[in-house]
Amino acid sequence: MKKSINIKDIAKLANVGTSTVSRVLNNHRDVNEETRKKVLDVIDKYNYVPNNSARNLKRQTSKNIGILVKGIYNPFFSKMISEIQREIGKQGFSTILHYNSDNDDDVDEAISLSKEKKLRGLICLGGNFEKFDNDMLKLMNIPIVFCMASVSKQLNEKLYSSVSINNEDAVRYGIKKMISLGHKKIAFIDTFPGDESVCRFRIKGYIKALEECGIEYDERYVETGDYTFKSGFEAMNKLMDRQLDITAVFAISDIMAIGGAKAVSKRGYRIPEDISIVGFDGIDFSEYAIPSLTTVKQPSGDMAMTSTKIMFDIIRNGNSNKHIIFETEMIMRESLKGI
Amino acid sequence: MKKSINIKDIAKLANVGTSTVSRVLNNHRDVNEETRKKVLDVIDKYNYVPNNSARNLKRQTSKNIGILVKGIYNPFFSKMISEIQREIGKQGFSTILHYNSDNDDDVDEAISLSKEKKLRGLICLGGNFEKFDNDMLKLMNIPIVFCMASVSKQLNEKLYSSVSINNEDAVRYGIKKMISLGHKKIAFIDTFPGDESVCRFRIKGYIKALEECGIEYDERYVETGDYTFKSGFEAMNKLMDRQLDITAVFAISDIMAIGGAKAVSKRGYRIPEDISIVGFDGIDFSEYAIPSLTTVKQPSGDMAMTSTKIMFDIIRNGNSNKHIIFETEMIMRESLKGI
DNA sequence: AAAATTATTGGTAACGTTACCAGTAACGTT
DNA sequence: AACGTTACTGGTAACGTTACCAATAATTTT
Repeated sequence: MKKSINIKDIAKLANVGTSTVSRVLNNHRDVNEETRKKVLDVIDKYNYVPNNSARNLKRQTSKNIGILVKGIYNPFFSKMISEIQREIGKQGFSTILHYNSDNDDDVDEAISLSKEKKLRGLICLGGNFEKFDNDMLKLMNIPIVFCMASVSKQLNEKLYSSVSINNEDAVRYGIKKMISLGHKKIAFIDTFPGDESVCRFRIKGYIKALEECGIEYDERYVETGDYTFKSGFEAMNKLMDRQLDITAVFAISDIMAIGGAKAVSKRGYRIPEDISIVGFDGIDFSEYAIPSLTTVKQPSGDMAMTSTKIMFDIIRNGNSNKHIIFETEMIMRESLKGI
Repeated sequence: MKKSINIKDIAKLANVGTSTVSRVLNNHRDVNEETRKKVLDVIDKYNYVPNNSARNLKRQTSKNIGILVKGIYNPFFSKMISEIQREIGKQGFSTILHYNSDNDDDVDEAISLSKEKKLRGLICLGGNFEKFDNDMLKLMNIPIVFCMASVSKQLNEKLYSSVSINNEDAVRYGIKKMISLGHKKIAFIDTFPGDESVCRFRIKGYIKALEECGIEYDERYVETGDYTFKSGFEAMNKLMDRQLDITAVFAISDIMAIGGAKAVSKRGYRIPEDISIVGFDGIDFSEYAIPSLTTVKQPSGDMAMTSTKIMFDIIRNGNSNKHIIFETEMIMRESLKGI
């Protein structure tokens, strides 16, 4: 790697001191307009860009924000990531993107990432971050926002921020709505066993809603998937194989709901005349599915924006941590109808 | 920001020289097993993580790979980004993610990004990078891979790599297939005017196919969209308003095809009995749409993997630039049928 | 036994930047 | 005339790491 042009070279070429060049670079006042221009000309001419490593080393800080995406791949997050990145970029910061598999070492990885990259903040998106503990948060000593993520109950709320929804209530409301439309035999496509993300609270809402309406919970009505179309398709097939006279299905993700719909349709049943289907998330696609999908919508755009806003409020204004719970909305479309 | 523990502190605590700690950190041989252990213990005890800025400054390099995503937001890319990031992570590198809007300053931004972050490589994904010129590539002096992207024809092929498909032929083949099934009045949902991405080659394939089959090209059969469900929906409505007795539609993205399908279905027409629909991209969802969508599939996973592979072959083994054109495949599903 | 080699270690000058300090010149105020 | 003040400028010591050099001790070869 050949030595690239540095601030001293620029200083020499512009016949000024390095400090002056530095002042120009950092938009300090106290530099003569003429000098500034002279320096800028040289900088421009030689395509000089300050060395970020040296800068960060000296400043003992960076302009990096980490995004840590956890757990299985979920297309739902992609859009949020791009929105978060865009906002971070707008604020003049860089985004360090890191996907984390379901391993145990996410705590170490997060700490390393934050220290190595001198992160100024960390946004943890989706899935399960239950291994994070108070000591770890203190050690990192940067604002951390958990968005749509589950964390340990031991965690001191003052040490982190969160942006979430009430998963249990959201599902409970949805199931009750279905019951109010006359459905009694409602199947449930859940997350796969072992998934410790926020989604595991959703089945609680299902069970609670049934209870509250005097319908007995029967685990034969529950199947699991891994957030893919395929798994939704397969789960639905298993449910139908059981001959339970299901009139409706609730899937904890739109993707799986659509997979399930395909299975229903493939067997020659009509949606919603024979079987109603309700999803969760409110992805764009749900509106354009045929039939359009009734779904419990998470305001993902707002949640993404709020996460970054909270982050920069802490970084810039020293605000304290916040915990925000967004409202979900059940969007009624064609795939759900009463009996 | 309080001063964090550094290599000298570790050295002192372990009763060794800084060089020895450095050697341990970098897995150099020539360090006694006992000493190594002693140092590692101290490192572990104090949660020491080397300062990346200092390291990069000294090494005059980094382990950063940039991903530059260009143009309008496309959910199709999200999956590719996560795949690329995963592979980069596996190689022990970090990912700097940068979305770029359709502004003019992408060249400057790319140069700044690469210099500031001391990028070791850059993957440009999607859209139009026609403003990149030879001087700029030489200036960056790092491997650049354009994936599914269009670049200026002036660009010296030895200075960059590319991973792409033959957009014109892919569409041409698709349209011809439709014609062979008896379709004559085939509408086309194109990219919006001004979009200079690779997609603009697709309409050429449409026109060529018509020509080769003796069907006259009529621009009333063409509408445009911006890759959203909504725009596909609206484009299809406009096309149907024109009363052209269309029997089939080809959309240059699955998302728009699905939007279009919704418009068709909403007007009470059946797919494919009344109108056939063909998409482009081969997103997961196309398989689970109802009816399932016939589409021209780009091997996006392979293309993502190949892009990173080419990149690391250059970085690690000094290989030269490559230009790879992947085959597309028309996947026949329910949404297309003969007349 | 002397010499050469090997294994292991520590010291320290960079890397490119910034922040502090000090210095100069020009000008206004007492 | 002496003194502040202002506007600007340059010199230079860090920041934390690594790579080179040199030094030592241990071992092998001659």
